Amino acid sequence: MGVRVGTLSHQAAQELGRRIVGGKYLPGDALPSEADLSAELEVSRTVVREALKVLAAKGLIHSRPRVGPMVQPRHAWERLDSDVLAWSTQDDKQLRVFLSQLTEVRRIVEPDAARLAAMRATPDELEQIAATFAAMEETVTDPNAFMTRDLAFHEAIIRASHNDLLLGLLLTVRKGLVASRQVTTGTLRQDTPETAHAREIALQLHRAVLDALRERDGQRAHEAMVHLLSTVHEAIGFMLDHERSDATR
Amino acid sequence: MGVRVGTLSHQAAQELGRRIVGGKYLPGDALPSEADLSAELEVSRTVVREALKVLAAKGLIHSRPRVGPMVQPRHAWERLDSDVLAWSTQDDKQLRVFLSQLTEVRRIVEPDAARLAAMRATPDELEQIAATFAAMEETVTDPNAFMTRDLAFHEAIIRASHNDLLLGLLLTVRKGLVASRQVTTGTLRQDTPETAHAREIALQLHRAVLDALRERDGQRAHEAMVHLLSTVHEAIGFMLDHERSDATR
DNA sequence: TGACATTAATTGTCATACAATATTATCATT
DNA sequence: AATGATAATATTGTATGACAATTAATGTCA
Repeated sequence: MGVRVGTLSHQAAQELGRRIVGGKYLPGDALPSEADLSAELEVSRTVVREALKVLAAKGLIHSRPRVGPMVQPRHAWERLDSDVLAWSTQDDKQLRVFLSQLTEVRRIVEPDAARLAAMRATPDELEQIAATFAAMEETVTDPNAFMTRDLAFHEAIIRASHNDLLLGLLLTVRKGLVASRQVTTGTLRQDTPETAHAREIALQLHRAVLDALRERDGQRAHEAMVHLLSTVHEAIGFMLDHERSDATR
Repeated sequence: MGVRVGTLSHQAAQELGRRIVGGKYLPGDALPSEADLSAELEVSRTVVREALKVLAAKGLIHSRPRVGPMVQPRHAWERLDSDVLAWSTQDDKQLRVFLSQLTEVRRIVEPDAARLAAMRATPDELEQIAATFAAMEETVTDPNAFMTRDLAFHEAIIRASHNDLLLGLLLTVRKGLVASRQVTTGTLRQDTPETAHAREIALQLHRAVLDALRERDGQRAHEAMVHLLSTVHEAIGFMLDHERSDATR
């Protein structure tokens, strides 16, 4: 166990949040009372209450007098909250399922986002996108930096689609990702000749998207993005077992 | 002003949350100290702290000793949190922009979700979808009930797509919607011969989706859903001015 | 049996005190 | 005068104790 950091109420919220999302307390169950939790976690009731308030804010629990803190049904959870997302991808298997579903969503959303961006991007935003692409070109030798700027490129496009919901989806998912990364820290991928080559390819595909956007050609931007995502999907060598994620009812 | 309900800390969180999202405190600003808020809102510091904890949980603020509670930059906000979503759609204009963007997202996401559902739905889930369709048929005369079951139909399909991210997106957005509804209460639409007819049409279009799913024809399910959403989009007579939502930087 | 009052467990709120933390001001040193 | 250490100070973080408000469970009476 690593050294715990942050305030006590933060630690308590993390601990209890993980327990709930991890299934140690099931929906419909009552958590121990504030007094009992206070005893168990060896913190004051004040701290326990503030932790529970955080969990309630994320829809995980609801406290009522006399009955105590109850785990809410899953449909009440703020599933896209970055903490909930991170707690949902604690072990390796869950994380891989999440990543798999994430790429699926990206392949659904981003091509259309690119189409919208082609129609709606302001000159300023176009320049922004071009700038992030230039940044990618510069760091083609550094895998980590490249990944970061890759993400920035896609974010800039979604931003230019002028749809806050899409943007929100990206931002939350990204936050959940880095949060779960911090758990799985061990940098994931190492650089090989193949991955280096893959980045060169990726660069060309990104350029195609950028060019289409510049010419305000929505259809071509859409196609280029489809192409890009499919290629990246394969190129990364997504060795997921593609196991079915049993639906959460 | 309606009669305020719920616990004091809940009320305080709502009040402060609305202030922040509404722009009364800007990102980078410091809120009044806990002591000052306690005085202003006329509640104990305990209550203020628990309210602030809720806002911190949603990424709106961050408190540090000696400096106080600071409004976080917007990219740190949990924009898809149902409360944040509701606070973001307080006035009519914001709500209409949100609804417009929501239909846009639906038209992007749901056709592909239908395609996935055609491939992945379990027999049980197919039955579920059929059941919600039957429920729609029964309540074709009641606008409100129809709308509810319409939503259930789409939710069942997304569920059957076996992608938790898509499901999460739908669920959060729906929660935000009902939450903002409670503000804008005044049932939105009234029944006219036209809208009644529109429901008949909608029924047929839904049936087409269902049939395609039953035959596991992903392509047709996709097309049927596109058709459905476009028609609904027009039929509802979406009289939005289609005003540009200025990008939130 | 069923309506109604009582009890008891638990959360909700308040007040107070002090510890921990981080900013700001002060002061000594060069 | 610039710099770095040090102290003062404002604010949040935590603990404790008390009581009010809420509500599930229980018991009582018609």
